Amino acid sequence: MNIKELHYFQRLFQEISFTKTAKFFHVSQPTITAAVQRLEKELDTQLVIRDQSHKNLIFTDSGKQFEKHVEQILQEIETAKLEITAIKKEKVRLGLPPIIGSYYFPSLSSLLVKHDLLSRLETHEDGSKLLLNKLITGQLDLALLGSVQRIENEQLSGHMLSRKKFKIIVSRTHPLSQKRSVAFKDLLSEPFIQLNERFIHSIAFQQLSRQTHTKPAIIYRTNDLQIIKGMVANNVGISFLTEMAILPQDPVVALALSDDLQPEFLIQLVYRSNHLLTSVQQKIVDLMTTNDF
Amino acid sequence: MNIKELHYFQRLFQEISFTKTAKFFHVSQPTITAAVQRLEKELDTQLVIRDQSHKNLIFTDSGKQFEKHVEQILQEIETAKLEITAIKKEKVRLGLPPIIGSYYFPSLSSLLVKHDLLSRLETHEDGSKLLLNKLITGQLDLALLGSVQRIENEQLSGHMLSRKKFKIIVSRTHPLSQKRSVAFKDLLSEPFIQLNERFIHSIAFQQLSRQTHTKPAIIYRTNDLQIIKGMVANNVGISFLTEMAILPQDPVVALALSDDLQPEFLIQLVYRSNHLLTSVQQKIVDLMTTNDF
DNA sequence: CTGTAGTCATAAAATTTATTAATATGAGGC
DNA sequence: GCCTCATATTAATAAATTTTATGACTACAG
Repeated sequence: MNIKELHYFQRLFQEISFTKTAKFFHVSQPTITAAVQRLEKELDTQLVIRDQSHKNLIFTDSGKQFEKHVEQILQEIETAKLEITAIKKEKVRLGLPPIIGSYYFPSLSSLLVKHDLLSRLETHEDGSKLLLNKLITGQLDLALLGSVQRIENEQLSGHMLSRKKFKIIVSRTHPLSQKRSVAFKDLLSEPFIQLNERFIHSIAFQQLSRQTHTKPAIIYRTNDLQIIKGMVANNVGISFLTEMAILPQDPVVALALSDDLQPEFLIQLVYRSNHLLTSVQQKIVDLMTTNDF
Repeated sequence: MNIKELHYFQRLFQEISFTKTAKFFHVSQPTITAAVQRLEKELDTQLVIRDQSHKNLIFTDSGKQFEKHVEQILQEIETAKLEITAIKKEKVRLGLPPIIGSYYFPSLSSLLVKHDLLSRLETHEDGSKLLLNKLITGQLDLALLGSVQRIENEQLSGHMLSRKKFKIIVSRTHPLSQKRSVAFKDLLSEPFIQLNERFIHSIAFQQLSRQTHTKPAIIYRTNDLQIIKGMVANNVGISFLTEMAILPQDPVVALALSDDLQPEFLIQLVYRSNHLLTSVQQKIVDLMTTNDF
């Protein structure tokens, strides 16, 4: 069994045509026939039923099942190649969602500079979902992920780096701005300006809504924090953000939530469980997990 | 890249010797040298540092990382072969832990007989942990698993079939036998006879202990239900079992637990997510999930 | 009904790739 | 300096893959 045969087979599964598969790989048609026959011989089973009153190939149960595995195997090879390329370049590919990139990573980066590691880093900003996918497919070595729940995935290992609170943001002239804290259920009649669904803020918000049986109106959604802060400052509405994303110079007031069970913004350092950390990667992981910032 | 090379490489990683690896596969030593060189050329990286003041081979970071992937790939191929063998034999390999095999499966099997499916089944009795492992490595197609928590695993799909209660078992002459139900914390001074750690009963028991801050003494552990029932009948102690495992003819009395939050014995039908169900397997799954017994 | 185009299988030849036997290199031990 | 052990190199050979040429079968148009 060799990888080329697996590629042929996978393509055949998609094309349902020996001829087209052969054309795709710029080889002759009997090459595909022979390759599939070799696979069938090695696995001692029929994978494809040919001709059947002509016009359509049919894959047997074995063939369909085998294709699933082939996909997995080729994916694994792809992952291996990507990782090796990164090792050769001596670059560590770190994934970051935008908020962590803007508000958490900077303090971390000064630490990295001190240890001459920042130059080794290649940061990739993306949404959390995509980052997870890229980790699993070997497109990233490490990722800093924000989530409401601890990441539990057989394929991934994680370290908890930090837990941030969610806060309610109001303008300086808003009646609530005089208070220190507020209960979520008291915000029922407030119009909210929120980060959109791609941010875990919306999950945390939903969770609070459910818990407190309170569903405040969300009058506007955006993925731009500056817009949210601007709208809040102008009393268009109030918002719900991680404390991390609020800077002292922002023209808004942050109130703590007084609810008992409140969601937290968890920042975790994550990598594939069967990713072997190179010495540089290990240094970065150590630095992140042993320091507090 | 072909599979043989990957086998050679994996063995080299274990043996740390080209010569020994060659002997293992009954090939000449240059065969291994050449195979590794081909891999290095294809991946365009050095995998092994040879000779280094002689005596020891060293694998580079790329080499170590690659070996992890090779392991995964070869595992996947093994899984594929096992599954295809099972498909050819037209047998469905169903895993069962002992209690489910003895007390749940029989009622299911009469249903299977009715649809002429029992003959297609090949049951494998084993502990839950081993069953999970066998599912993932393709040694089983389906498994009925008992657990306290829903199975959450990226690689597995599951259907909840049944939820059974845990009960307290006492002899017919025991003072408690007059009661209908009992709170766990009132059992503090009772000596328990328990199934051993391989059964989820011990997890459920621990959970109840923790919840109620009550730690009754366990005076004997065994994996044999008959022994437990016998000892309970003779007033050696009381026990904690799923209702499922208690038959009307057993010389014991089963009491419900009156606690609010009590663990349940969940019976789930589980299979690998990327396992394609054959038509027979699909029939069995449908039968199990649409009937109640 | 016949001719044509399309699909896949087979066989033999051509080509590429993998393996071997023989030998070289290089280090450590004596 | 010589022997041993481990891996690399090389040329020859064996094995595998691919190609070319061809045949069988079917669908479809005329």
